[in-house]
Amino acid sequence: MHWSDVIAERLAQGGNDHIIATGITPSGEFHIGHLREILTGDMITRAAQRAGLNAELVFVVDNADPLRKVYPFLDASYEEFIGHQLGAIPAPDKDGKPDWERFENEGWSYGDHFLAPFLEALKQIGVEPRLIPNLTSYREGNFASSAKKACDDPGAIREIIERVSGRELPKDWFPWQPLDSKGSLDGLTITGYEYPFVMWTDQYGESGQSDITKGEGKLPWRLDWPAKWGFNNITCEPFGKDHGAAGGSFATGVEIAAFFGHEPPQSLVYEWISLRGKGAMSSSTGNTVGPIEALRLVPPEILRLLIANSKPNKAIEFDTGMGLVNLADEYERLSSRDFAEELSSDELSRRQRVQIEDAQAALRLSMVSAGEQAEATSVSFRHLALLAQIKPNDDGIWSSLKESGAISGPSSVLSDRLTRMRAWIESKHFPEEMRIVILNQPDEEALSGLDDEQRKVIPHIAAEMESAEWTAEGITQAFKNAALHAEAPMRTMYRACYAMFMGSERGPRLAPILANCIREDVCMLARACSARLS
RNA sequence: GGGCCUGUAGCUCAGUCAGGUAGAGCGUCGGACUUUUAAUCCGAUGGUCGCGGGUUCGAACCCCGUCAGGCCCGCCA
Repeated sequence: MHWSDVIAERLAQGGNDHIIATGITPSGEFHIGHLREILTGDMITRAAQRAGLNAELVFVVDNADPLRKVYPFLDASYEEFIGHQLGAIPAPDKDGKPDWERFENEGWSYGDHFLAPFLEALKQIGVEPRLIPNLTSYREGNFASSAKKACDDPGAIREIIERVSGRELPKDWFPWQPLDSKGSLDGLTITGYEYPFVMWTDQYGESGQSDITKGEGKLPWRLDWPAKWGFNNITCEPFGKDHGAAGGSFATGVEIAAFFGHEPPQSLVYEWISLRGKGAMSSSTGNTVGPIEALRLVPPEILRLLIANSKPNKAIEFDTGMGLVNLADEYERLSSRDFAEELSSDELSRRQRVQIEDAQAALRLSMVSAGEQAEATSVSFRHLALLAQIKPNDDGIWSSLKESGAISGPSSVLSDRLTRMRAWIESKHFPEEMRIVILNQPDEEALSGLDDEQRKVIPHIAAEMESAEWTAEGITQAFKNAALHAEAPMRTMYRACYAMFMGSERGPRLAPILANCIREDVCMLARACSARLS
């Protein structure tokens, strides 16, 4: 059974109505790792809906969290906002400076700035969750009841956190963080509590009171999370392994939720995504691939497959090079399979059956719109990568594919894929081994690997190139002439060609590629090869 | 110190929850297609399932131990 169905089955035991939650702090640029959070939630939601449950995906935007530090992409002036809530400070402009104008006129905040492009990417990838801005939840008083319980009995909360997490809380710890006179959550001292007010003094010597029913502060993370489960009616939440460690925030959250008087959600811990060879992604080190950037290269369904086809506890190494080619070809293979037919065989072992069912579920979850049928394009990623490099314009590709009988016409899926393919080829991520390169000087090693028969053709090829009509057809004719004059079979001739022009033993059809090269360059290379052997 | 995950074919990984003859893709090698879009098709190759014990008629799978790698335990998906 697919992992999403396993969770859906568990949810079904707990009732019919479910809210699956995901949550991210918009402290910097979003990356592929965040996509796992959302997609994991999305896939659970789809599985639950398929199982007949009433399920909704929500995305809690943790914009009540404070800015922790001045990240490298921020101007030094952000120093004054450290400790301030992400939804309550201006967004950085293109120079990393606070954009006060937009903040004051439109309320465009730091959190909005980073959230917006991520939401755009989510839309492309077929995920449109209901948004719950956490700062708004505070201001509307949704945290009031939990906050009251915690402030009424700080000892009980302290006991839970200290026992479960095994760490000791400071003596002056209090389960509410007020905003100080400048709007920061840092450096305050709690001086008293009388519902609904928490009294404080800040580092500037100012003092005041914070109304816990109006969002004049926030709950510390370990309370914030379980409180949200309650008023948002969360029944299921996937989260990263960082929260899942023993004594981590989920463990304390379970008990704190009970103290608040509600059930914790069904949990699912997932592993992180790292960049191949570069370690974990992190916004602050700049070691990221953004969802937008990824979508420029990869069709959304293939990005979805990456998540759907990996069990949540499996660490994923995101590879924008060859790994992507393999993933895309895997998608092609899956979409051309007839699962119903495979499953109808009664000679399947339990294992085989499970494998087929999982592949089927993974493909289904990869669709951008739920319920859509996968469409096999019958053109592999590899093949398309070749064509895109050989043919400068798209029409040439379609007619070539039509000629070979692969397609009857360009489908929208395919032309969309081609657009991304071209972006990929131009990006730094495109793998060298896929890149078609015509040599500019003879490759000694390749030439010396030829036998006498093959060498014999080279001068003829060089000669024919000089006079060939410079089109794919003309060059093909020149090749034939060369073989004819050398009295060699075409196979031998081609072997010599690849050694001459690409330094390899085999390759893609040469004539169309050469036709797109500058004639004089090709002729010079051919003459040089010929001279090298004489 | 506490905890989690991973270890299966040259590579990437399924398979472990419900024990029942070791799987897929890629790669490699060979062949076909009588001249090739790294194509396609067919075939072959390939594993003491990290290691040691235990339970069992039977263990990759369950239990105990052990080694190795990665990670979490202020914040982070």
